[in-house]
Amino acid sequence: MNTEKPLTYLLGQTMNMVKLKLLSTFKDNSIELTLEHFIILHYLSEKEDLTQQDLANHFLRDKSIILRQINTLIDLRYIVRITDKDDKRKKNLILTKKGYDMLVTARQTAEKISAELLTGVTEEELIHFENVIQKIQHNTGHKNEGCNC
Amino acid sequence: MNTEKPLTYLLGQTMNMVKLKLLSTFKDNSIELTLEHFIILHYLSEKEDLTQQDLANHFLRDKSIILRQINTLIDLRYIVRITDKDDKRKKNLILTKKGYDMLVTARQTAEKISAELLTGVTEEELIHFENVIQKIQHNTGHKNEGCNC
DNA sequence: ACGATTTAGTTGCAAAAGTCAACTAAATTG
DNA sequence: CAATTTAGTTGACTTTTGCAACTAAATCGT
Repeated sequence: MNTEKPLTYLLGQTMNMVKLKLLSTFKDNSIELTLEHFIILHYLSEKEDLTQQDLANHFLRDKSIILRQINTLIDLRYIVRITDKDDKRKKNLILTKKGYDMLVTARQTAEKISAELLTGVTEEELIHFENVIQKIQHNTGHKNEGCNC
Repeated sequence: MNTEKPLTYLLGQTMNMVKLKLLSTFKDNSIELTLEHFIILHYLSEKEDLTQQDLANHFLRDKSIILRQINTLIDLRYIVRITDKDDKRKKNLILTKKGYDMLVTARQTAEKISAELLTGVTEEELIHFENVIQKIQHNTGHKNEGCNC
């Protein structure tokens, strides 16, 4: 299995272009979210009672980074942090209505951009693409928490 | 064309995992290169007489960021910066022997990791994958300088 | 020809992101 | 119940990034 360009080259370059595109569209639509904030909100909307440690594991980031990002999302009133009733060390992160509304708006924009960037890509190709992405993620050896299997 | 997860989510997450994997392997093999430095060296090895502005355009980064990255690569004696003989504003960036040797070593590691991360991916899937990546890059609207067409 | 504009590179400054170790409080282990 | 582990927090520090201003060289328009 050999690519003419390093995998990091392909992924990094593409990611960067997609990110720039999305952030500029966010700006055009007055959506004041960084990409990381958007992704955190998205993840929080999918799972209940996530803790900061959960996010740190999932996104492979230091927990102090997650903490500070959560802090700014709390300042924006997009989420709240409440102590877990069973384990008082843990803090559950809960999406607020305001946060959800912002997420919906941002997600609409993101989906529009996604669709735009995937024009010319057939359904079959997309399935292959996502399949490869998933295999790569699996091969990194980090346990996939999203599989629920 | 619709993904259940935002495109940025798929790409960003994967990129992050691949990056962590590659950087830790670099460290294990005493390769003192950031991902950006590796990618810049790789690009410089492919084209002659590139300027900093060329790199800034290609990687869609601010030219001051490129300048600083180039500065550290020069400090490491991996590249040299010489004034263009025709246009004294421009500086051509030239890979040194030392830089090339480092690139070869890093590239070997990167290829090993790429192969590892692509285990289980068929040749056909990989072709589809690269095809989709290319279409995405094309759809961002940034002119592709690599096409030479 | 020459003043105005553009381009490539550089610098400084401030904001953001990431690193790392230390610390508190709660839970778990043996 | 003492020792260890876990979740979260804080502080200090470095790196990275983004933006605007600036210099020098080239180009453009008349």
